[in-house]
Amino acid sequence: MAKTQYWLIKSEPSVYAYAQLEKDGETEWTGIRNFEARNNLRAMRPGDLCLYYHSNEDKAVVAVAQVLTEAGPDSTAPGEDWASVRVGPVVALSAPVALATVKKTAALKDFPLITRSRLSVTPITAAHFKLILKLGGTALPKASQPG
DNA sequence: GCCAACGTTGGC
DNA sequence: GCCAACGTTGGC
Repeated sequence: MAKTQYWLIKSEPSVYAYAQLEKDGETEWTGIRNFEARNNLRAMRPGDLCLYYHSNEDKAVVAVAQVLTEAGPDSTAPGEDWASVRVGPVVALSAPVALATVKKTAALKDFPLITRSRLSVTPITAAHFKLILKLGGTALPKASQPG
């Protein structure tokens, strides 16, 4: 089994909020129209964990989601060379970690929310992932723990 | 609603 | 292959 990778994925809550993902059980993560983000999608593997960030209205990391499938074609762009994966919910953070908090935290100064603010799918380090969970007062459910 | 950042496109 | 123009994203 490959080592778990960690990602940051962003969505506007008015478009697709984490609560919707919990309701749906899983969703196809579509609409990525940026080459770098697409390549990141294609590097995802089932079991990888994602921090789920709400842009615009919330401006906070609100939850953890999980990659369910390898990247496939984006069904919302038939015939074009884009990618999508299926993702499912893991756990909502008991305390969402606001962008302002991330900015104030020295250990997160290289977090892609700050350094690559406009990229919607970015890899993150295990250390950053764990720190966000800690700041969010949340532990992974046992079934979702890497390893 | 404004504006800065930045990826993409297209003219040369 | 460079670079200006343009469009989009997202914070404020």
